[in-house]
Amino acid sequence: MYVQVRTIDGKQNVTVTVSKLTTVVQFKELVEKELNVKCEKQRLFFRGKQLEDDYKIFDYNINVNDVVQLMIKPDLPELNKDAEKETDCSDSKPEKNEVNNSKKLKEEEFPTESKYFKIGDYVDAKDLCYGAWFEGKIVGIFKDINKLETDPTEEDDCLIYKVFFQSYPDDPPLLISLKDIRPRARTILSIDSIKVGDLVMVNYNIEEAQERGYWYDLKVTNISKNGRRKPVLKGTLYVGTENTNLDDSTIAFTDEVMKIEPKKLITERTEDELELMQQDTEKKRVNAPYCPNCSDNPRRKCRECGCHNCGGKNDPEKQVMCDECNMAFHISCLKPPLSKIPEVDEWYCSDCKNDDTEIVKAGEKLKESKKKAKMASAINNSSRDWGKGMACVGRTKECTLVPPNHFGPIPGVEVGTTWKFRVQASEAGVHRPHVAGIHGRESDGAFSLVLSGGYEDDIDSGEEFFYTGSGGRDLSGNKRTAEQSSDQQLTRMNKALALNCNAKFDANKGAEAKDWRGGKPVRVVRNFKLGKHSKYAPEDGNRYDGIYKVVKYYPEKGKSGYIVWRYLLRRDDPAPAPWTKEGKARVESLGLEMVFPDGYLAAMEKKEKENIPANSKLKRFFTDSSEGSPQKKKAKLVAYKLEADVEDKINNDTANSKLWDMTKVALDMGKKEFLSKVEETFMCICCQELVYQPITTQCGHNMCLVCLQRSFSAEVYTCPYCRTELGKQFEMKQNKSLQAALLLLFPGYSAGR
DNA sequence: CTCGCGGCTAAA
DNA sequence: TTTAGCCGCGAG
Repeated sequence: MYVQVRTIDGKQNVTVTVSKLTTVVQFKELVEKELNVKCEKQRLFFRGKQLEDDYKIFDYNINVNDVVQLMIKPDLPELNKDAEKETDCSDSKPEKNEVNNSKKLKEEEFPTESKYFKIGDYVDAKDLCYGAWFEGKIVGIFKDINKLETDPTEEDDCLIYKVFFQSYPDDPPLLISLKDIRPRARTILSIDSIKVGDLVMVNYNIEEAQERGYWYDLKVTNISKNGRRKPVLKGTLYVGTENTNLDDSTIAFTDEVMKIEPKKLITERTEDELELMQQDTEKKRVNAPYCPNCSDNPRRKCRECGCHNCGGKNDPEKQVMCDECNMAFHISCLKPPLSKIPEVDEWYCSDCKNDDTEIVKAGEKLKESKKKAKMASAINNSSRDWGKGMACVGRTKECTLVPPNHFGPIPGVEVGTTWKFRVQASEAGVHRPHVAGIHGRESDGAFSLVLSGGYEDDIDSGEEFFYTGSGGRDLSGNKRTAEQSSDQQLTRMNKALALNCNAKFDANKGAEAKDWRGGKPVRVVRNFKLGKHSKYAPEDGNRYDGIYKVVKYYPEKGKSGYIVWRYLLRRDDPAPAPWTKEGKARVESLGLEMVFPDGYLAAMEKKEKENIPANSKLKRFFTDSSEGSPQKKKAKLVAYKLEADVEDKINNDTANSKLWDMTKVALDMGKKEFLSKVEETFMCICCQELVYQPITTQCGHNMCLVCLQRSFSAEVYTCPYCRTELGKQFEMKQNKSLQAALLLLFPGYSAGR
C-alpha cells in the first residue's frame, strides 16, 4: 500500500510503498532513499505520535494514503550534541551525568558572567528531552571552551548556563545555551488581550490535544470568541529544540496562556525586575501528570505509579522496580516478601521473570516473553500480514503426536475443546486444513471435517447430521467459496469421505453401511457460524465434538439444482456430546475454555487501549529511540547453538532422528523456544511430562518406562499414542541416548520421579 | 500444480 | 450494520 511522507514545512512530498508489517526502521530506509535524509536524522509522526523504530506500520494504524509527517533533525551545535548524549530522558543516572559533564566540557574551569543572566535567576529553559519550556534556576555560567577556540570573541552566545530544573529536583542541572533560556513567565494573558500574530506560551499535549501536556511557544493565527462557548485559540506551535512548527494547533487550555518575557540586559533591568528575577514564582505551571492513571494524586492508591501490588505510595525506598515492566513493588508485598532491596543489577517481578537459565519443570510451559506478546503484530512469530485473513496465517505449532493421516481422536484433545480459529485446530492436529471442510485422502478415507454452515441444506440434529461434499463451485478469481455452479464429483475429498462408510464403494449411487459403527472414524468440529442453521453449534470458535461415522452417502439434486454428494454422519464417541447436560458438566470439570493463539488476547487488549491517550508515552517523545533503550537488548532473539555434548547425544538417538530434526528448526528462535519445543515433542502422553527413562517404540513414539509398564500391567499391549500393537513380548529397552540428551538440556528434571 | 465450510478490510 | 472481495497457506 502507498503512504505519503511530507516534510513538516510541506515543501517535500513523496509516496512510499509499505505493508502493514513494514517496521519503522524499514520505513525510514525507504524515506532515506526517496528524500536523501539519513535515517538518524528522521523523526516521523503520525496522528501526533512519533513512530518508534521497533514498531510496525500496523501498530500505528497507518492506512493507505495516510500522510506521515517527517521532521528533519538539523545538525546540532557541538554543545547540545554532547549534552543530548548525556541526557538520558527515560532513565536518568545522576552520578554518570555529573562525571561526564565535567569531563567532556571543560568549561567548568571557566566560570564567568553573562550580560543577560545572573546565578540564582529564575528562568524558563528549554529541556533537550521534551523540547518544551520548564521552570528552572541558573546555578552556574561558564565559557564554552569548544567555541572559544574557534571564535575568540566573548559574546554571550558562547556561554553555557547550568540550569536546575525545578520540576525534576532529582535530576542534575543541565547545560543550556542562551537561546534556550529566558526570564520566567509571570503573566497569564486573558483571552481578550491576545491578538493574531502574538507569540505566547501555552500548554499543549502533542499526543492528545485535549489533554494536559507541556509548555510550548505559540504564534497565534486564529482566535474566535463564540458567545458563552469556550474560546478557540489556534496557532503555530514551536516544539523541540529546533523549533519545528506544528501548524494549526488548537489550544485546549485557553485560560492558561502566558506572556513570554523577553531577554533583557542585566544593566537595563529595573530595581523591581532585578528582584523578581531572583525570586521564585509562587505558583508553578502545571505540566502533564507523570501518572495519567491517578494524576499524581499522592493520596490516591495507584497500581501504576505506586506499588503494583497494593497501590500504596508510601516508603519509596522500600520499593523495588522491575526492569521489564517498570512497575514498583514494596519488598514487603512480594511473594515471598524480601527483607531488603535485592542487590542485583537487574530485578524482575514474578510476572516478568523469564530466565532461560532457569530449570523448567518437565511438563510446565515456559513463560512467553512479555515483550513478544505486547505487539499486535506479534500474534505469531511468522511474518503475519493483517488484512489478508487468519486463513493466511502460517502455523506456529504442528501436531507431531500422530501422523497427518491418523484416524480417530488425537491423544490429549478432549471432546469439547474449543479453539477461536481454525488454524489452531489445525495446530492441534484435529482438523489440519485451514479452509477446506474435509481432510482426507482419496485412497484412504477422511480423517476429519468441519461443520460451518457453509452449505445451508446441511441438516444437523446433533447425534446425526447431513454433510455436503465439496466442489461444483466456480472458484476462479482466487476465491475460497462460491455458489454451486456445476455437479459435484465423487472424487478427492468427497471420495475420501465415502471410503469411511463401512460398505462397498459405489461412485454412482452411493452406499449405506449395514454395520455403520464399523466404518472409519471421522473427527468432527463444529464452527460457531453453523449456529445460523443448527442449535448444536458452539457460541464462538471451533469445538471438537468427537468421533462420527459415515452411515450412508448418495448423490442428490441440491437447492442450487446441481448434483451434490450428501453424507449422513452419526456420532460414535464414548464421551458425552458437549451440548448435552453431561457433556457440559464434563467440559466444566475438565476446565476447558476457549483457546486463543499465543499473545492474541494481549494484542487485542492493547489495540483497545490504543484509543486512550497514553501520557506516559510522551516521556519518550523527544528521545531518540534509535539509540538503544535499555529494554531492547532483552527482546533481541539470539539463535541457540547446541553444545557439542548435547549434539552428540542427539545424534546418537537415531530412533528419533526425524523428531529431533523437526525440533531443531526451533533453534533459530532461541534457547527458550527450542527447549519448549523439545518438551512438546518428547512429552509422555500418559503422564503429560517430559519422558523419563524413555522407551522408543517401532511406531516412533516415546513414553516413560513406568507409564508403559503400567499400561502393560493393565493388559493393554498397544502404543499409548497410536494404539499400534506392541505385543505382550515387547522388549522395554530404554533409549539411553534420548535420556542423556534430555538430561543435558533439562538438568535435574528427573528429580522426584 | 490445484483446491478450499477463513478471516480480514474496506466499501456499501 | 452487512457484505463483496481479497489472498497465504497446507493439503492432496
